[in-house]
Amino acid sequence: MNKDPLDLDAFHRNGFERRVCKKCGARFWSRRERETCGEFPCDPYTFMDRPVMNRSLSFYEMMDHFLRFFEERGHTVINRYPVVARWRKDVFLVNASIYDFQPHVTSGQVPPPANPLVVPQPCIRMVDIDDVGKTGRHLTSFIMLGHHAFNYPDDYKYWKDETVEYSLEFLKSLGVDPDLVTFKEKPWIGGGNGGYAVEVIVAGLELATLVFMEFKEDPSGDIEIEGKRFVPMPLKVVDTGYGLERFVWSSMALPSVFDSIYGDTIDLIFSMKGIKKPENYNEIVKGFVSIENKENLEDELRRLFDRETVSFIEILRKVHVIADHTRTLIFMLNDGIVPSNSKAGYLARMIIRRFFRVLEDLGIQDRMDEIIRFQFNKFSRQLDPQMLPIILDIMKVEHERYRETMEKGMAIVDRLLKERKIGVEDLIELYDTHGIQPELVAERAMSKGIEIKIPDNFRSLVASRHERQELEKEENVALNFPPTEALYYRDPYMKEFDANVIHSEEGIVILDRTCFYPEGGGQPGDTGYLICGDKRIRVKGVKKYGEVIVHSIDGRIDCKEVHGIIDWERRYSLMKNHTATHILLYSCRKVLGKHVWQAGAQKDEFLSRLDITHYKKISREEIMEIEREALRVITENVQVESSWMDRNDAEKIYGFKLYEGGIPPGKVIRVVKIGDYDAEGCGGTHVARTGEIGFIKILKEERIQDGVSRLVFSSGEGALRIVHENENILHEASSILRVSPEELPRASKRFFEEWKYLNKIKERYEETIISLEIDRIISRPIVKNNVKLYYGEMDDSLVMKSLRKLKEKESIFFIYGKNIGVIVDNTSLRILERLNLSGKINKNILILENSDPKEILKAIESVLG
RNA sequence: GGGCCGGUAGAUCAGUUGGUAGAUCGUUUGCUUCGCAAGCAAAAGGCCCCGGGUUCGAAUCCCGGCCGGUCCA
Repeated sequence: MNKDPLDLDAFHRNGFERRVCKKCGARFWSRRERETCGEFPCDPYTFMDRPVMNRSLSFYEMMDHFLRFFEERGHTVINRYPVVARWRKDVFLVNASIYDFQPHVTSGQVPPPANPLVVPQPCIRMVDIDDVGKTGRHLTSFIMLGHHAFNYPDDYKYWKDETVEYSLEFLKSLGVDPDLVTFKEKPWIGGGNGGYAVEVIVAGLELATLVFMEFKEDPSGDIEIEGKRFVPMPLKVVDTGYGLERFVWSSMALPSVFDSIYGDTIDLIFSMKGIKKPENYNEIVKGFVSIENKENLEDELRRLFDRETVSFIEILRKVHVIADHTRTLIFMLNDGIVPSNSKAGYLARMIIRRFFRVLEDLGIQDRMDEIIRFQFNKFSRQLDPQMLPIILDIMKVEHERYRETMEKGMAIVDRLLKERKIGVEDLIELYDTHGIQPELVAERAMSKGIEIKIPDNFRSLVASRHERQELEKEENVALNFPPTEALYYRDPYMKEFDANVIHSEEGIVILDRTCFYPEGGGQPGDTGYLICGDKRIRVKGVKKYGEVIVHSIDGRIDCKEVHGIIDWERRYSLMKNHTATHILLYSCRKVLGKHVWQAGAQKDEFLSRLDITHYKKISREEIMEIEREALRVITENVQVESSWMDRNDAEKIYGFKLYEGGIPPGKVIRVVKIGDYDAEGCGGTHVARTGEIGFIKILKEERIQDGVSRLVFSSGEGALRIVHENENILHEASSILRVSPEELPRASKRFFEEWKYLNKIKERYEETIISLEIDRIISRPIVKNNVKLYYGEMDDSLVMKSLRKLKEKESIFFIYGKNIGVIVDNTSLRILERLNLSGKINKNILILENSDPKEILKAIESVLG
């Protein structure tokens, strides 16, 4: 193993020498003698004053220049991937261009779509969200230009030296003097892999990172990086990331990255606000950018600039946030993220809400559509024009929701302010439960002259309220048996088969081939029988471990050969429901929009369910429209084709819709195609033609999360069963009311109204009865020592209600029913306390349970003397 | 996926040792006024989300479900 992995010929050839940074201690390479590594903050930004490039390229010019540069050097340009990483389970968003190829390609399982390749990949980094607007260079979304080479033992492309040479050559193509370049060394770890990296730094700014991925994490390995242990990987990956925005920035030599990417967006927002850029705009921004790492940024601003300038900078920072956040949310929504209270959808909502707040701060809420349209058009080359109206609609819905949350929250704040002081606990409660930022609470309080302190550790206080959770580990059992031949793929209509027994034990049997479908892709495993001689053995379930299919059975099989029979009716319904799921998903996308993605699905013999992403409640009309569209596909009786395809080819043809149902591993994937309507990667069994399904009926729609709706449906006979059950409900209800089903709405309304009316009458009669009863009781008092004692029996239900009528002064009432009694003491004699009876005392009332009225009466009389 | 909060009149919400369902706004009517704004007086308007349990008795306590909000990963 090379002991000095970054002591490269490429550096020496080009006159670079290794040095150590006096400030940060990092090792770096440079041509000129220097003491610091060149990166901000060890060195200042200088490219704004003295351009380091002799060409000024705009966003797309730079992107094309990069892509062409590498294309000319044997790289294939590939399309960008979505910003939402549907092909990965471990992350929500694409953070870097290499994410496109993790884990399938980097693990060596699947070949890359091209090799070497170059890709302009939009990336989203939510971790930088707090710095956007504070500095001149942080963004939540950016384009990472990556050229990647995948070196297999038998197919070598290029490695570290060439990568460094490319980097220098590319910089030269932009007119960068190699004397200004430093390469800073860095260990690199990510996604279970490791290696070494160099940062490419010019004039203070890190423009690119060249990563050499060559190790795999392994506790028994003898390579140590940052405290973790690694072993070498057969596959060595060149993973580079050139920050497009930073290249544009330094090529244009403008004061901030925002000016070089969002100059026109900034102008647009300024014009909305009627603001003119100050003459010394560049100077101001340069100054503002240069203090970004200062601890007390606000004080520093005030020290450097006059008041007018400071308030201009305050606005500019907000404009930066708008420019940045809109691009991020447009890419997120364009790629099919639906705002939600969970998962990637929550990240979208977070950024959307921050955007709304800043819009409100600037007082341009009503210009939201205009800004989004502008930004969408600006970046439309990597966007889908069909998504713009959907994005605008989603934003409208989200804005309405945001407004409601704020209104409700503020009402709570106002109520609290009236009642008492708002403490830290209240702030946490308001934020965690009602979504109100503490800053907003403080502002509101301030407007009423109350000061509220927000603790510095507010975020961590909120975090401490949430328990951490352990991620479930997937079990990956590899069985040491030859792969089972899957007959259900050869012919999904095969009902019986002969096979040899490979392995047998109590409750389990493995065959050399089977047409029992193993549980997977939301389709349950088949059931049926295995015939062994004259014995019929029940197959209860089937699972797949790797390539081995395992039948779980009742008892044990001793034969060498078996004949298998699957429960065909059950399997056939499952097939119909499975194909129906695909058709339904297509119909939903057609009716609701292209933002609809499958969020989960489960088939069953009768009722199946499909979870889809959608940003509002699906209306009755839409449900019916979805059913109609599905019926159209069924009536057309189109062919359902299943085929095994090369993963890269399939992705090229069908895009990431392939991964609706999950992420299949492997180089080839099975694609199920329904005419020209739908194509998905799917391992399930399907009918041959859509007509076999009969029809699809949606039983109900429920929102399982914000942004995710579940459709419960059935197909074929199951669908008919739903219709029958609905009819039965209707008939049962109408026969109870003795009307025809058509009359049911009217009749039930009448009954309900009448029931309410009768209840009111009943209450009035109760009042009357109570009055009469009390009159009766009052007519025969027992008088002792000038105190009147009234007593009498009533119905249990009236005893408590009679209380309010018992107001006669200087008297005692004892009213009792079968189970309950009550003594009311309207005297000042405190008789209740002297009675020594068990029961509940409330003011002058004693409530008794299960007592003997005669005993109680005696007791009262004795107290009265 | 997990945590927290909520569901009571048309709207916004009160409602504790479980025992008479309330306020404000809105609505309707009457009075005042040339009329309006407003004021005064009165009235109408409640399966207290649904189901089960505990209890003589549940808006209230317990369990389950449905619906909504919010935060976190």
